[in-house]
This record gives sequence, C-alpha cells and structure tokens, in this order.
Amino acid sequence: MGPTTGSRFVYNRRRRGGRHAVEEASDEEEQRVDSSSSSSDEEGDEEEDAEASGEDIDDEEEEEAVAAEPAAKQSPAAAETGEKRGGRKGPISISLKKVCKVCKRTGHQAGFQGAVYIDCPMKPCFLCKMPGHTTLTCPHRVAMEHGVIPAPRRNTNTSLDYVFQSQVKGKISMVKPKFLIPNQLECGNIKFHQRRVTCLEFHPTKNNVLLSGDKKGLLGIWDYVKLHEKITYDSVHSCILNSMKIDTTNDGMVYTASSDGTISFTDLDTGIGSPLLNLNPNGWNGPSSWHMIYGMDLNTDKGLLLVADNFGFLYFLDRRSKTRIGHPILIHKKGSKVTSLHCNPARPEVLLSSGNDHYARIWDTRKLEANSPLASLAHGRVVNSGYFSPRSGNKILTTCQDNRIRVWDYILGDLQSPSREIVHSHDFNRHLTPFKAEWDPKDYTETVAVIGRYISENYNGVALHPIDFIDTSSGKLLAEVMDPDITTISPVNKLHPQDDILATGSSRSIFIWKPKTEDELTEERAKQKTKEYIYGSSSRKKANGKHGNSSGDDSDGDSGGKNKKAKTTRFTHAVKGKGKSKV
DNA sequence: AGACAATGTCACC
DNA sequence: TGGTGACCCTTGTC
Repeated sequence: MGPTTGSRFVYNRRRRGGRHAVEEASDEEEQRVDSSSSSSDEEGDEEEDAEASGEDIDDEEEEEAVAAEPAAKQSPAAAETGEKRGGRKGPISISLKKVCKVCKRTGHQAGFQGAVYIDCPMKPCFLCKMPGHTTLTCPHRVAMEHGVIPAPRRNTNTSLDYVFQSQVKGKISMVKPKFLIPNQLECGNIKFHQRRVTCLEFHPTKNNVLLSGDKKGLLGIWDYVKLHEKITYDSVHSCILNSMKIDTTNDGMVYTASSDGTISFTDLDTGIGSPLLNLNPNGWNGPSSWHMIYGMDLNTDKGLLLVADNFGFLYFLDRRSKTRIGHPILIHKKGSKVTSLHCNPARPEVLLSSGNDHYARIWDTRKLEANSPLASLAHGRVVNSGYFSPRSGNKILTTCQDNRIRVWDYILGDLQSPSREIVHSHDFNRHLTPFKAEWDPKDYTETVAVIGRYISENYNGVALHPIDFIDTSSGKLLAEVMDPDITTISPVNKLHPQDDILATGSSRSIFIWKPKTEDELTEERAKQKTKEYIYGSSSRKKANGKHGNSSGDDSDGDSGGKNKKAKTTRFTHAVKGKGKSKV
C-alpha cells in the first residue's frame, strides 16, 4: 500500500487545466485495517462451494473420489446426496464433476464467462424475479425502457386526474430544461475512506465541497476542485455513518446519524462535535438492545431534527435547545428498522418514512401517534428509501429490495398502488450500501432520478455496473453512466443541487462526474446525432480488450475476483444501448 | 490465484 | 417469537 507512488489512476483524461485528478488517502489518514478488527467470533462456515466456483472452462470431467478430512471442503455433490452439513464423520466421497455453483446440479454452470454473467437456469430471473427466463433474456433488460410496469390506474380521466392536471402540473414547468447527464469522469479520490462509502452530501453553500461518510463512521470533507483539500474525521462516530444534514442556520455544522446510536452535531472546520442524542447510553448489551440510527431529516420550519432507529421508533430533537422532545413514537413495525426519513419540501410537517416492514408511510408530524399514518404504501420487500419530489413535494419515489423503483405521482390522490413500478437491479444489500433512487434536485419537472445498478453489463468486454438515470414518468433509461476504470458497484450517488455534477461513492472511493464540454459535444454531434440528453461515456470509445481494470490498480487495490471479469476479453460484444438518445 | 471474512434479510423451525 | 442457516453478478486482504 505504497502511498501514491505515481498512482496510475489518472482520472482526468480530459486534463482540464492539467490538474492531476486522483489522489489516494494521504499517509496520516491511512490506517492499517486488519480484518479481524471486529469480533471474529462468527467463524465462517461457508466452505461449501469453493470448488464449484472454478471459472475456467476446461472440461476435465470427473476426477477421482477422494477421502476427505473433516476439515476439507464439503462437496456440493455430497451435499446433494443428502450428506448433512456438519455431519462430517468418517471419509466423505467427493466428486469433482463440475456443478453449478448456484443450484449444485450438473450440466450447466453459473458465473462469469468473461464479462458476461451466465445465470443458473434453475433460478428465477435475477432482475425481475419472475420464473421462466433468466436475466440475460429478461424482457425488462432487453427493453429500452429497462422495465416499466404501468400501474392500473393511469390516465383514467377521473376527477383525480383533473385535480392532478390543474393543481400539480400547473405548478411545474412543462418545458424541459436543457439537461445534461454528468457522464464524464472528472476526478476521483481513491480510497479516501477506510471502509465502503455509505453516504454523500454536497455542501449547500461551499461550492465544490463534498461530504462523505463511511461504514466505520469516518466523516470526509473533500474539495473536488482543489483536489488536495481533503480532511477526514474519525472520532465523530464509531460505526456506520448513515445520514448527514448540513445545518440550515449554520452551514459550518453538520448533523450526522450513525449505527452507533448517536446523532452528532459536528463543526466541519475542526471536526469537534457534540452528541445531540445517544440511544445507547448504557453501552453494548447485545444486539437486541443496541440502537442504530438510519433515517434522519430536518424540519427547517420548526427547527426540529427527526430521527428514527432500528426498532421502528421516531424521535424528535429540538435544534436550538438540543434536547429531545416528547416520547419516541412507533412508526414502523416494532423491532424493525426505519431506513429513511424525509420531510416534504413544500409542507415540512408532512413526513415520509420507509422501513424494513415493507412499508413507506406518510405522517403528519403535528398530530403524530403510533398507528396514525396518513397513508401506508405497501412494498414487496424492504424499502431502502423514500423521497418526496424535491420541489412540489407532490410525488414520491421509493427504492425497494424487490428490484423495483416505485413512483406515486400525487400524494393527495389515491395512494393504494403506485403510479409506476420500474424494474431495476438494486437488490443486493448484504455487503454493499443499500441503493437509493434519488431525484435530481435541479429537474423542475421532477422526473429524473439517479440510482446505481447492481447487475453488471458487458461493455466492450468489461463487466461494469453503471449508474442509471431514469425518467420516472415513463420508466425509460435515460443514461447509463460508467467508466472502464470503475469496476466496482456504485450504490451511493448524489446529484449536485445546482451544478450538473454527480458524486458517486463506490467501495471506498469517491468520484465526480461532469457533462462533456461543448467541444466534446460538438465533436460527438458530428459523429452521431445527439439530442437533449447525452448518453454514453468515454468508455465506449476506449479500445476494447485492454481495458485495464482499475488502471492496473493503484498498487494496493483492486485485485481480486473483479479483475477476473475485467481482464477477460473473450467476450467483446457490441456495446449495449449505444446510440440511445433523447427522451 | 484462491480462500475467506464482513454481514442484512428472509425462510423456516 | 427467537434462533439458525442460507444466500446468484461483492470487495479487499491475506
């Protein structure tokens, strides 16, 4: 992990002003992280399919049965023949016949072949979850729309539609502003964090300043124009930093919510903070009593900080007196995590909560009691996030682990079922920060949302996980933003409140994207017709094959399984989605 | 290059 | 209801 030695991660291919763009965490920030730092008492017992995951395709069929020692890997085949896990007495016969690592049957193999992932045909589609086809042939993947299911109650010409037309549409511009997709990697901060990035927030007044939090509780502050100006504070929280909010009355201060059960109010210049709330005053007494805070939002009208924990309760904090107000109120199923909170931008007393109980709920915080939501929006699985639309507050956008993004067009209307369900791959949650679709705060029409994609696509022989821009009014995929050097998944994405800038948190790194310049656009127009929306990224133009996973990696990093995918160049199909344009 | 751990949700008992 | 084990495209370290 040599510090930077000429990090070959030179990201500003465009060399604007010759800045060097990518830096690694500086020495003093870099701490040795040993993998046994957290309790290693849960010893891994997942030895099973190590063998089956072999990816080479040479066809040595069957090899000898072997007498295994108790500690040896248990053969999947043995597992299939009813050999009990853990019952490891005596010799076990192991057949090394190639089996599918997913279903343990022979005759097919799931896994990456080059940059293409071959599904196990025995499983339902990984994307839409329906049986009968695999991800590769899923209609939601093949269709340009990327999978929109129109809701039953669309365009019914009822009085509700009339209300919607007159009240809502009247307030929002029908003329789409010129909208550029920030699809060009401008710069990156590699391994700025010690653990995966969990949240990002642009500073509302200090231009070019990005705040970031990670799984260890580290708070990062980075000026991405002055690339070297970056600070991390590691004493603010002791574990996952789940949410951040800059104080609206003092923009030098930030509220942070963490799985350590505290809310901190921290000075951005000094890193010195005071705990506003500690839900674990008695320390660790086991997981059943440990409070974690995920959802947090500020009601600027009333000067209230709203906070919710992993047991389903909502807490109020008075911003000025820094004290708790009232009792905690149960807003989701008792014992279940509240994943996000959002105050309506137009009516701050209206709150949207999302939870692990498969519901998003709307509340009136002025008369809040348990079991008194204004509405409960049912979802198929855990709801990762829910947001009101950023201007009118009339729409709702939720991200659910059933691989669907749901949109409600009008909160005063019938909320029984969503106006739209958009199939989108984002259901992985175990080792990644949960994906959250977020509105573009600059979009007056309140249609564009951004969300990272879990499932990979083969781009010129490289398996990449794009960041998707989605038209929530139609379900259309507006743009897939990716770069061949970013081979990791990008679950955390934030659009700048004013500028055409996208910030991405991917693993431990942070990236900044900008739209192409006018010159580049002109050049591109000459080549192919490009309309209002700009698709694709430089990656398309890069020579295929060579790619380079993360740039031949920065001397310490991205080695491992992912590279296998990235380096393999056998499959170099045409790029998917090329030439898409316009909406 | 390959093993493995970290770790959230869900089905099942 | 609480415990347990399984889990399809991870990521980074050893």
